[in-house]
Amino acid sequence: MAKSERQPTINDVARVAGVSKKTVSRVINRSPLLKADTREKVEAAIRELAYVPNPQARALALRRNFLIGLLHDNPNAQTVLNVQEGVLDAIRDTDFALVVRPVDRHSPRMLDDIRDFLEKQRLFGVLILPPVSENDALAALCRELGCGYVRMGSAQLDQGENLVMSNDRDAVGRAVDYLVEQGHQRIGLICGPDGFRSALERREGFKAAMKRHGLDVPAEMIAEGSYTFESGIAAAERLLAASPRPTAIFASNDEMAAGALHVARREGMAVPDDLSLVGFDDSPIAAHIWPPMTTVRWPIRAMAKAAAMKLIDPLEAGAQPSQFLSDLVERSSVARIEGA
Amino acid sequence: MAKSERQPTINDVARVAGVSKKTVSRVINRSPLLKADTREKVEAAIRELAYVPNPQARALALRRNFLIGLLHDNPNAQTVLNVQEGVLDAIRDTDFALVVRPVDRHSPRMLDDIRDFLEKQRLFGVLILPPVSENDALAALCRELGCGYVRMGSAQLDQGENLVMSNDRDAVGRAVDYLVEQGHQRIGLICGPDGFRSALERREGFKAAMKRHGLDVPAEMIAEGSYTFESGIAAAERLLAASPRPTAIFASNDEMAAGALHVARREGMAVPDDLSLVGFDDSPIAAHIWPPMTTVRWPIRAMAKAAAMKLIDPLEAGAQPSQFLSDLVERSSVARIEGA
DNA sequence: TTGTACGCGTTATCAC
DNA sequence: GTGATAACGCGTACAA
Repeated sequence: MAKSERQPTINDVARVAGVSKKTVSRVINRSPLLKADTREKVEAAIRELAYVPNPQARALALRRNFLIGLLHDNPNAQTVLNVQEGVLDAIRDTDFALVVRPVDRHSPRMLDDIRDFLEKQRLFGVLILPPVSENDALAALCRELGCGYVRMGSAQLDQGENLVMSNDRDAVGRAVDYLVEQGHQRIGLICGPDGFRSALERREGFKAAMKRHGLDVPAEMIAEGSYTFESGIAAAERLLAASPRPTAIFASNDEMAAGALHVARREGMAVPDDLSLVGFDDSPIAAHIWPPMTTVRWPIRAMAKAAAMKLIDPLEAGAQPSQFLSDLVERSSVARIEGA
Repeated sequence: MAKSERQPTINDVARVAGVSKKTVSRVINRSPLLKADTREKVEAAIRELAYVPNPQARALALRRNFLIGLLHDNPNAQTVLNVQEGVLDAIRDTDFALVVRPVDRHSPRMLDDIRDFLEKQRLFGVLILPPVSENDALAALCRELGCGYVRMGSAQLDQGENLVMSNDRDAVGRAVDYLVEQGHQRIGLICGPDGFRSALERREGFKAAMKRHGLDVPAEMIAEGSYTFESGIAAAERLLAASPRPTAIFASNDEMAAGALHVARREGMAVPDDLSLVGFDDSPIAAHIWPPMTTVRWPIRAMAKAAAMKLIDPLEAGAQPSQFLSDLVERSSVARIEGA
């Protein structure tokens, strides 16, 4: 009776089923070498007692737990949440759980903090989001601590088993192609901050595509932001102060594109008639502002799912794609213009 | 030498320090009855070996782990992320970690899924966000499983130790006061979906405030949405089809307010000159659309922090406030109008 | 004030 | 195929 207070253990199951606890353990872990009727007996006992294995004890015995960590420095709320959903997609119906760990990439103690965290929690593995995923010292730390890791990024940051990447360079190229098809030639770029690999990839993708079309990218047609709405405002102000003005602006993320829209409106310019705009990310804001914004959609959730599956089952890693393609979602922030 | 492969254990520390492992355990757990030099000796050994206690073993011995869970079914990414930050604020420098668990409140299996999850992970406790926090059966489940819980909500859903609440009724009342001060009398309401406690609270707060001002709320001045941008569009269309039109609309969240803005623009109405708008949540979209939107700011991060602290240290719960006040953040979506 | 012996619930080893 | 028995690393009676 006293037993009814606590959760049933493997011993209780063994007793009820009339077998040893090792046999119960075998049933739980799906050992193939078991007689069918033994297995059924045990499973009946498990059901009867509503037995659930204790993950702490498992973790202790196996010397690894079933927690996968998400290391991120909030690139943007929707992205982080999409990643969480993707990871959940991967670990649904497994024993894994997701633990989140925001970090501060500007803190000098970041690596030490993460070291503490990893040593303490002894995670099964971690998923690292950009921009922290671009930190090679962090990847080295994971290796040193024997903690599995997968980095998400916009370029070839690591070897395949530790990486899931998008091809931002290519995606931006296609956005530029689209703008050019619509007749734009003087196109401004609001790029992301120096030090972000994604910013670099998107900027280079932009330049390469422009060059491919034989178009010029003078210095005053590039302004740097920091991926925030406010920085998008400042960058757009610089771009729109140029003469002649750009007829279109590509912003390296939607927040900054929204900032540019803000400025255009304030300056009395109509979007898209006086100024076309393309963003990047397809975050909710892109669809919810006016006019709805054309942007590049990044398959972040699928990427996160693939990354988590690589972590959980590295042997199947080959089956998981390492590169994901983005696509352009056309809305209403781009207008066709007649050649200058 | 073989030892150098594995993490040092409490036994290693004891050996190096020349004490028993119980003494080391006492040092770790800050037992007060220890001689100072013993403590120092042990601490030196800990540093020397870079010893970190194994949380799995602790969890097993203590029969509870150091994981706190976040249960949510939230359409708003920023809210969820703010909550995560708040929880992190609370558990910083503790051994706790945060595990997230999105749920689907429309799934008939939701409770079973959560039961599996809680039985499996044996969390220290869970934090439950609205709207799932309004599910009493879920709270009962937590009690049944002996899992600590704190619900976040907009009303008195539970007893103090299991609840952190905002006062939405009051907050909406103050938003209405503000609108009335600006001369508005015909004010429309876009309320949230039936079944959400927050929707109810905000709707009742609206009605009560209007009544207090002696203002009428005819049926055509209330439209229901589902907290999404698109539903805000549909609701605003209904409101704006009435005659006379409202001069102001209060929407129960920012997404729907953004939808209303969308409709106004499409109908050729200027905001705020032809139509004033007030939202709720102060999500990023409120500040990033044009015009920047006046809205009610909900101190979600502080609430989440308080909730997590209640979970971690219920004894100190009395010190943690259970009710948080929202405030109005004035931006540019409300204009003063002359009396009709 | 400190140490010994054992329990926590699981998996692994190796016999049978 | 199955079962004793020993890990896994830490906390706690209870003894010293």
